[in-house]
Amino acid sequence: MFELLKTSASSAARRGKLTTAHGAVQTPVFMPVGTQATVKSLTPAQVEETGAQIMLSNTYHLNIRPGADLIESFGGLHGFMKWEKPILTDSGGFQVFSLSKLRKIKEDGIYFSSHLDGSKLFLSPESCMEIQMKLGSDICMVLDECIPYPSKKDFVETSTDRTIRWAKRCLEHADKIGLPERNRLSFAIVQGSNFEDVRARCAQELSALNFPGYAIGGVSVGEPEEEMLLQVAASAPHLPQDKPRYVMGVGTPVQLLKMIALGADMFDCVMPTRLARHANAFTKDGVLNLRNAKFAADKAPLDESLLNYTTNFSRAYLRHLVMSDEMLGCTLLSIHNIHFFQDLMAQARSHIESGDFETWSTAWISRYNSKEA
RNA sequence: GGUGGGGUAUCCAAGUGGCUAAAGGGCGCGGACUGUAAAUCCGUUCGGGUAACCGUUCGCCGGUUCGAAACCGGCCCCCACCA
Repeated sequence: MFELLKTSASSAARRGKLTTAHGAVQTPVFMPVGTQATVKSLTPAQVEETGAQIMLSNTYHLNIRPGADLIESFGGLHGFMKWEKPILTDSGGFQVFSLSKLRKIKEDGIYFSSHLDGSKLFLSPESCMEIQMKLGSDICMVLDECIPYPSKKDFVETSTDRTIRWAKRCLEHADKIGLPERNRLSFAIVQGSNFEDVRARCAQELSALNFPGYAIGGVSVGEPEEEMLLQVAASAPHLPQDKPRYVMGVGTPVQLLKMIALGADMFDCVMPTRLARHANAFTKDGVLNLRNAKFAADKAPLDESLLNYTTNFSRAYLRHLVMSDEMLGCTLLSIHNIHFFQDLMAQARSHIESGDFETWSTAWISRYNSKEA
């Protein structure tokens, strides 16, 4: 269930609390991504230390390997990976986009050939919910079709209608297999590409189905940032005020703040962890590429105002780890980057509560964009 | 001392007469990354110039040739085996 604690007066920003079977999540929230039942390079304890309240995992990948039945036999993902906080699982709808050459879509579902060995995997709205139940997911995403940008409008309409039909089937099947009784939440996903009218209609039709939560999908698929924000703005107002809104797969720190102002509550993105493995560190003054020679003898920590385990180390040492391809570099930078996102969300929550979110956010963005650390 | 192999740019390495400032890698330098087929991918890497182009390179010295990293002679060095 979702509780709206405070709504901003000068924007659509909201402060809320989402309760799941594994505890409460304070929103706005950023969820680190652990596709393969691991936030890459981090132990669950390290993920927790960053302030993460909930993490993401993936139906398609885990069903292919090691398999949903196996994970279920370990007590679901929580027991398998030893993470006791909430878990949200993506449905595999994003793999429609990212593995587009390896799948076929039909009305009954998605036919994948495994990217690992070519073996067949059929994901229907129903099987998708069953797999997520076996995974023990606290928040199960409906099976959707994440389409590329740009797409032609008639295709977008056709695809979005199918996504809506599938959402309905997911919800019915969730009821049938008993997800709600176990306090497992199902979220529907708004599609519609870059067509505001399709977005609005999709959001309205899904809202009528009374899901426990809603997501805005099909963004960050290569469109310009302005378009992304426009589509979030075109979707969010048509979703129920008293349900959480999750923008899938985003974003940069600035995008998160702008989307919070548009009424978004939840986000996930591989950006902090992927950029960490690629030697980039987030700071209040922008992103640092630690491979740059200018950090070779830099004694400063990444961000002196952000205190976490990584703060103990100099930029020079972190650069050395990165240049030497040492695993610890991935770990330390991942700790830092996720903590940076968590800290940003904590500040956002606090400023929504105190009523000055918009002015704080504007100043924060301006500093982030203006300088180079 | 003998026999065989070898010395190519910052490193490894291809190249045996012109299409070679010289393939490929690596290192370095820079960039990208958004519900993770990603500890990945892309660019760049002799000096000068925006460029056309100019200058200097393939152990060293000399020679053959219109033309050489490549052919010939001498020298220096490295490796393996044999004495």
